[in-house]
Amino acid sequence: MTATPTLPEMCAALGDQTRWDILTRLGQEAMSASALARVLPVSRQAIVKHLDVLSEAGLVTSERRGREIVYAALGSRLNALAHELDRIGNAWDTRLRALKDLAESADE
Amino acid sequence: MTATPTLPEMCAALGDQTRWDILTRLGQEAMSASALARVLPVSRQAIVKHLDVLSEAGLVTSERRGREIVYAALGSRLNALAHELDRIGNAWDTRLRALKDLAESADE
DNA sequence: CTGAAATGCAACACTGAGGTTGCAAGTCAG
DNA sequence: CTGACTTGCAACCTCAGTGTTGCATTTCAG
Repeated sequence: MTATPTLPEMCAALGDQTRWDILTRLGQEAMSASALARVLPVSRQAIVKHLDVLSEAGLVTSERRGREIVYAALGSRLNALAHELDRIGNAWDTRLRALKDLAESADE
Repeated sequence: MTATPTLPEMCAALGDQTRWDILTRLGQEAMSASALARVLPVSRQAIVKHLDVLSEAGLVTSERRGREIVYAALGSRLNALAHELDRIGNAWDTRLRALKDLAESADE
């Protein structure tokens, strides 16, 4: 846990196709880095790095299970992000509407 | 318009601090690339590139206004993204719950 | 104990994203 | 018309992200 990841950090973590491939798998079933490497067309080391990024962003949890470490996608963080983005989106549109109204009343 | 931007593309567009700086400004008031360059600590060219990315992602609209091009943040795309992320997040947690239930019934 | 399988660590290569500078080309104001 | 301002285009630089390979280390299975 390195404090709360910032909004750009969260988005950056989700801004990579390979990481979505990983997340999609982990969303279906929890599995280890080695297991993911067997299924995806990248090396285990690459997967580990991606998992680190996803972990930093709080998008996956890890749990040691015997000799392997099993990862699972964590939906709650994604939901929290979604909520925040939604709020921001609404704020923008509100501003836009307000400006548009102002422009109309100022025109002619 | 290059078809609908993919989910990783959208997130990647939002995965940069400078672009959020730009979006925040454009969410408050519409302005040109030159105007943004005056306010933000990066060159106009850098801003233009970012605006291109944001435009590709459908996060900003542009409108020629005399000799300048005025950009504005577009909330609807952000709301759409938020909705999609929310759906995915829920799906993950549902899976997790199902797996956990299964594990519990299988244990001891 | 021994071997197979998993993680951990490190060095390295390559591409592209983000940024800069410089100059040409439109376009409005007076 | 002229000057000031804005956009458009292009070359260039730098570094972090993505990926690789190789080897050491831990850990379970039999």
